[in-house]
Amino acid sequence: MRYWLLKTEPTTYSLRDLARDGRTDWEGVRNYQARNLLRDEMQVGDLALIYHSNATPPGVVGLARISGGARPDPHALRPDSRYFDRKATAERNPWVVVEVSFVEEFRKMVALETLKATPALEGMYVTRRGMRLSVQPVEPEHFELVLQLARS
DNA sequence: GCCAACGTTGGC
DNA sequence: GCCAACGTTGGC
Repeated sequence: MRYWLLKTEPTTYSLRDLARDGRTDWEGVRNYQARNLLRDEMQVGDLALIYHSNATPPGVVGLARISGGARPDPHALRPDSRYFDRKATAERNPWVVVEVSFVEEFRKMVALETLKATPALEGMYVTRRGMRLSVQPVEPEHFELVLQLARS
């Protein structure tokens, strides 16, 4: 079992939206490093911290489970989609989605500020300056500590 | 809204 | 393959 952090802008798709939908395709990842993680490293059953970026404040707001393995991202082929990729074709579509299912909303969000202020979380990608990757692996001990912070 | 950091594109 | 220009991300 591996642990992940998935970024989303709440104005686009929030954890509450996921709670309402129950599950959703995590579409629109358009970075090759993130794509490789979705496609090659994620496994059904893995847990993911859901992180609200471009929010006030930004931070981890809850938990989701990877419930479906990587499939081609249909949004890449739709000209009317915000995630359209003019170079993608049905035969050569480099982008994938995974299915993500709602697990829980933290009673208390763990703000980025808190993550940064916690010395034991220093190694987390999300706390590093300039770290823009929208799909990030999370160390088990970091994952556990974030849960503790959310429940403290 | 600003802008630093970063990834991608495309001319050469 | 280099690298300048450009577009995007995302904290502030």
